[in-house]
Amino acid sequence: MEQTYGEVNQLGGVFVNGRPLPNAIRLRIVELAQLGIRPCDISRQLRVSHGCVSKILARYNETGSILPGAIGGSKPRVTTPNVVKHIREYKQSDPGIFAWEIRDRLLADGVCDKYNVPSVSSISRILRNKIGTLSQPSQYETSKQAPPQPGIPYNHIYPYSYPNAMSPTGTKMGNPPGVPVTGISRAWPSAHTVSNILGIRAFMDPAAIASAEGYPPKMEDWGGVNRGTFSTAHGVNGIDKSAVDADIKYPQPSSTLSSYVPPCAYSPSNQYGVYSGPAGSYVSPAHHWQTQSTALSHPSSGMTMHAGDIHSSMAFKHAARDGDRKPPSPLSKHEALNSIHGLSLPTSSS
DNA sequence: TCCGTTACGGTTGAT
DNA sequence: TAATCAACCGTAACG
Repeated sequence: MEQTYGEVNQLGGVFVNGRPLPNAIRLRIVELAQLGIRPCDISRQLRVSHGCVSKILARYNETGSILPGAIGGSKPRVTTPNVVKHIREYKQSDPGIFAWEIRDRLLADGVCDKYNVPSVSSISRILRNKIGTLSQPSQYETSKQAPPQPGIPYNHIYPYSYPNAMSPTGTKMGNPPGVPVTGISRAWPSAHTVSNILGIRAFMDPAAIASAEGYPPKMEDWGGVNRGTFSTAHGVNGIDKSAVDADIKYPQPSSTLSSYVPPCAYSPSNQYGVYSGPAGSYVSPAHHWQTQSTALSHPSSGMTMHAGDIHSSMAFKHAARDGDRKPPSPLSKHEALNSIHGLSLPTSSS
């Protein structure tokens, strides 16, 4: 199988179509922005399209997360066993009931809420496929255990269930803008608050996340961080496959990014966008970015990021533009980022 | 020149 | 097991 990894955009940067940018680059975009670098400069510097920079920054501003959303998967099912059971009951008590009436009753009875009530067509399908034939107990009741509670929120079903408590930054947690949070936790997969992501727990104890949060590690998240815990550059997951394949992924052309996204960053095991090795490993030791790298170490993780890999490029031009630049983002976020990372962002804008 | 928005072609993962 | 679907992605182009 031919291995082709990445395309080159107009700026000369390498990207993998359909896949998120590496977290390190996303992080860098946010950090540069917080240092007051203009998006257009960030775009040029990192060789990422400005639309992408804009999107990432917008997402960050909105959610506090630098991470991409959860890719793939399906919406949680709304036709839970409990819902089916209720539909059956409605139908049995009133064989002439219409699907839309059932839908209304599901809402009225609190079996569902407006976010997870099945569509009329779904109800019709249920009536046809699961109930039409009868009055015998459905497969659900007999074969499945612990049916969800009435009015169950999505995240009870959705594998990425994510307690609100995990949103220390007050992020939206996936609630669509403008959609009121009506008591239910409609948490879409978003482990993406900066504190969670960059941090704090996931960094050190994926097991804790998995067990306590019911949040299975996903490649979309800081898989490399979690899994590898920045322990080794190549032996991620004990598989050296990364070392085998990775060198083809995201090959940055010779440029300032060439070392920033080294081959090993994209091991098959952790997919694109996730850095498997020590944070510092995504910067070539010899790379000029890694200049005076003050180590950016994450507290208690033992993880060390080289400030240089994140910040040395700052020197590129912002010093000269301090005057006419938009004011940096609120300090609070900057501070948050710092504290989250355990990073000390060099404020040396000189 | 900058930047927000969006069409597009792509990947991913649950069903 | 393969197909389908709906989520997401980043780029490129437009205004």
